[in-house]
Amino acid sequence: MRIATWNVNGIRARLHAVPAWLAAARPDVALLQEIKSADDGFPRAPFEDLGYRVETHGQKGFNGVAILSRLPLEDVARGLPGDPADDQARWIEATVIGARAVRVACLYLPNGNPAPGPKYDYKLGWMARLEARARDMLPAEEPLVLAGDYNVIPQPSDAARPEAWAGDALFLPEARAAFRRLLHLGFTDAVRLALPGPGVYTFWDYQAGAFERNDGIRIDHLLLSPQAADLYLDAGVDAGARAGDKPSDHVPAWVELDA
DNA sequence: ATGGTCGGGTGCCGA
Repeated sequence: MRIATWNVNGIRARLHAVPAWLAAARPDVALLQEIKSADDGFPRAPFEDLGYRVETHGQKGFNGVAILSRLPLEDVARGLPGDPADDQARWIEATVIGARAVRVACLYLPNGNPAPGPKYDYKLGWMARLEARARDMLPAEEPLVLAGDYNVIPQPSDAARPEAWAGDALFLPEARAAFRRLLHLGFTDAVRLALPGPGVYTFWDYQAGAFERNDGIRIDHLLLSPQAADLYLDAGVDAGARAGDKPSDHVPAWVELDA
C-alpha cells in the first residue's frame, strides 16, 4: 500500500497537475491538504475517473483536506477533537482496507505566523490536540499513519538555509519541541528513515526563484505508528512534481507499506 | 533592507 501526502494549494488550480501525477505515480491513497474548497465545490469526477474514492473535509476559500483512495475506506471521521469552537478544516481520518487495514489521518497543521501572536498560540494549541489524539489512537495497536503538512521544520538539516527561518513559526523551539513530543510517543518519520541525509525538501517558496536555487524546507511528513513501521518498505519525495506547469509550492511525499 | 509569488474569500488575506 503506497500512501502519499501532498499540499496542493488549491484543488481547482491543480486540476491538471494532481490527476496527471496520480495517473503516473498511482498511489493507493493520496492525502491532500489546502484544497481551498467547500465539500460541494470539490471536483470529484477527475479523481473518480482514475478509480479513486473521494472523502473531503473542506471549507470555503482556505484550508481543507481530502482523502483519495483506490482501496475501500471505512470509519471516516472529520475534525481534530479537543476544541468545539475550532471551525477550521484541517483533519480527516479513515481506515484503508488493503491486505491489512491501515488507519490514516490527513492533517494540515496551522502555519502559525506571525510569531509570537494569536496564530502561533493556535498552532501550539492545535499541536497539543494532535498529541492527545495520537495518544488516544495508539492503544488500538493497529497500523497508523499520521501524514500531512505539519508546517514544522524538524531540524536545521531540513532547511537549505536554516538561519533564514530563525524566528519563523515553522522553526521556533516550541513548535519543534511539540513535534518531537509527538515523535517520542513512538512514531517513525518515514521520509527521514528512507533519506537520512540533508537536502531533502518538500516545499519551496514561489518567490525569488527558491526552487531553482533549491532553497527548500522539509515540512510535509508521514509518521508511522510502531505497527505501521513494522510494515515499512520504502519512502520518498517526488520533487519532480514542482517542475511542471502551475505547480503547487509543495511536492508529494510518500511511504510504501507491506499492507 | 526590500520585495519578491501564488490562490482564493478578492481588490485584500493567508501562505
